[in-house]
Amino acid sequence: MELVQIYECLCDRTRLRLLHLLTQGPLCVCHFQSVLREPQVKISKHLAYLRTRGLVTVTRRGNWMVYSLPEKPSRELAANLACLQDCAAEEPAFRQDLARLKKLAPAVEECGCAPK
Amino acid sequence: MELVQIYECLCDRTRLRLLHLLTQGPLCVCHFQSVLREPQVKISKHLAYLRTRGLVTVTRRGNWMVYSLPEKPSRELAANLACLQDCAAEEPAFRQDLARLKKLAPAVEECGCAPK
DNA sequence: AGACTATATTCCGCAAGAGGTATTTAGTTT
DNA sequence: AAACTAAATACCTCTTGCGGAATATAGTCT
Repeated sequence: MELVQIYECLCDRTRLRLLHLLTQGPLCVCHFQSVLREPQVKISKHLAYLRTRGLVTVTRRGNWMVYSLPEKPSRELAANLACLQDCAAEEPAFRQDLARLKKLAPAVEECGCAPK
Repeated sequence: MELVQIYECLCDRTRLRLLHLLTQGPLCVCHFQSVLREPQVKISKHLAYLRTRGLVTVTRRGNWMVYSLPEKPSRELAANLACLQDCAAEEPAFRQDLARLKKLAPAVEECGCAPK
């Protein structure tokens, strides 16, 4: 994958938030919805964008689609995700997302999307 | 500056090349032209894009406009430039740019744009 | 002042992407 | 099978950005 394609994926706020959350572990669309508080279609489309470019992977679990970062990300992707995680720690919006994700943790476990 | 705005600047191949070269030190437009081998208008417009967003600074030296990275880049910018430099080392196109820049080094010194 | 040089800007057409509404798909439950 | 659910896709409109041709600007040199 070319470096510029990674940056194309990172240059939208919603996608940044999605990827940032994924650094914490796999998540399904419904959880992105609760954390980002954005409409389903918006989230789905950005996940599709990331998926077609190989930045995330999906597996279906019943009705739920569980998104993850690739098992073996390229060096470039890994470096940039680390950088994102580092920088996000300083921007309130990202920290808020993380906080919401933590509060959601129990629900994530119960959800049909969670591996048993 | 918001993180996403940095990525907006990084999501174009020409701008990536420009910024990558600037990590080596200040340069004027004519040098970008010789290294990138792209038309002047294209380079100027991308530099303007970066300038208006604060990723580069300019000073005029006679007829030449000398571009640099900011003296005190934000933490986010610094981190991403470091990451870019690291990743670029693996992509041939960027390495070629660096090679061309080195061959150009004498010309850079002689050029009217160089500080005396 | 006039010619020249390096660079910036304007204007154009075009393509990509973002967001929304409506609809579809795929799986589950009863 | 019918109803239901989570998520994806299609279609639309609007905006942004890219690239190129032509032109403008600002400084230098004679």
